[in-house]
Amino acid sequence: MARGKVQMKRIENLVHRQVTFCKRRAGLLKKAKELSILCDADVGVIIFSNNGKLYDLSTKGSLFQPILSLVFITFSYYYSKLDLIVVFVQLYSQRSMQGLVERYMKSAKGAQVSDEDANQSSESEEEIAMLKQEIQLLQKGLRYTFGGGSGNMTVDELDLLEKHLEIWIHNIRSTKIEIMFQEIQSLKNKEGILKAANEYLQGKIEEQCGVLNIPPTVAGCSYQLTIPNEIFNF
Amino acid sequence: MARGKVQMKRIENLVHRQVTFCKRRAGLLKKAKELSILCDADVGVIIFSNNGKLYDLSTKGSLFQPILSLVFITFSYYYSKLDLIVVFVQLYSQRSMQGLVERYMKSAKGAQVSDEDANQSSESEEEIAMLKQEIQLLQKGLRYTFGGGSGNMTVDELDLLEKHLEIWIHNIRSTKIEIMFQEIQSLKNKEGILKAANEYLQGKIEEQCGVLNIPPTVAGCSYQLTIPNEIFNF
DNA sequence: ATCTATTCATAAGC
DNA sequence: TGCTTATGAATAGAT
Repeated sequence: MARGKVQMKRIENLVHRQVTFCKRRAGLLKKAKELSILCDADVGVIIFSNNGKLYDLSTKGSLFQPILSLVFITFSYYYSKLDLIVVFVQLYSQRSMQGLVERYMKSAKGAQVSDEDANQSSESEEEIAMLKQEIQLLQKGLRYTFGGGSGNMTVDELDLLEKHLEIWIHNIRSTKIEIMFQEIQSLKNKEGILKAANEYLQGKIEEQCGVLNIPPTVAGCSYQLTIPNEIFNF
Repeated sequence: MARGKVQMKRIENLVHRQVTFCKRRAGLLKKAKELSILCDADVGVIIFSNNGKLYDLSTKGSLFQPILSLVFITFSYYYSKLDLIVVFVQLYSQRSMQGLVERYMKSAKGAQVSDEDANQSSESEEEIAMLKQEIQLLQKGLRYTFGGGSGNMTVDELDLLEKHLEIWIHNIRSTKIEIMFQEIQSLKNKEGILKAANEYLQGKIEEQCGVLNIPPTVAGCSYQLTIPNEIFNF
């Protein structure tokens, strides 16, 4: 610019580069603000210096504003009085830059919900459909919302997270199924025991009838007492 | 600038404003690119025009790149063979602007996990603690990740979403509990029926014994057959 | 940080 | 929108 044209390439001299960075950074932010004011536009600028320092501008307001709050999901898996599993998922949304970025995300529609449908086939289709609808809303919410948290994750960490979650889910499911299985098994045991008792008692009756040559008074009384309303009819 | 200084306020004349917007927008993006190149910085610029059109620049690469994909969570709540509830939550992440914004979010640490602890008191503390750990990881993931989806939500929509999710969760829980309740109730019915049958049969036996003046052969046989291992002892 | 010679950006007009 | 041009702004290089 002044005193000689500038080559459009990285300035190798560190001091020059730093000085230029300061000047041009200020200039860029000023221009951004001017554009925003003059043309009534919403502008966001994010700058990371060579050594990682952040500089930014958002015409939506200054950053570091209080959290607006957002979505609060509570998953509760309650079974009997045996166990309680509570999961909180809190998603935060902030104003200003976040708002702008959210808006950006909306405009820059790139991702679609991929069709991961060919999974479960023999299940209650209606329930699934209903849930999918709900899920789309949830997805929408998740996509829209993200918190300005202290997250510090790499892609590898996310891979780990994925596996972690799968294990977690599996554990929850296993625990739940196990508990239910146990209770049901216990009831079935009771059933078996009572059936055995019935059998035994019936045997006793027949035995007595046989000994005394009395025709069975309980004719047609099967000991397979699985049909509820017949129990009081024999 | 040229031909007269410019007042730093919104240009009221629509045509003027639009023209200025075009010119200054181009200028700003050019400056951003120059800053990025000259000073080896990462720069992102997001501009929304007065009428909502998006213009952007990210020195991380061009936008609309293929989705990287990141976290895939599958919640499966399987109960017996009666019902299957499957929930997919897919979170996508994109490169470039997203990457920059993610980095921004990391730098601009503002939100913390608020302490929503004073909630459940009498529950399995250990389980809860373990889950909280997991949840923090999940939160981290959610905070970090957001998709460039076709979401189109306002804050009001988010409020709605919140309520919707609560209802949804409630429905899932209710359905699950109802199903389990039904199965258990059914087994308990069976138990009651068999008990009644036992009672009836015992009555018959005693009746026969009374008629024939035979002392009961089944001494001490209570018809309360709830203690499994005693069934084969009488 | 400040100065200043230059180049750049752009307002106005077409 | 695109081109032109006069002029104000931005800034490279030096201090």
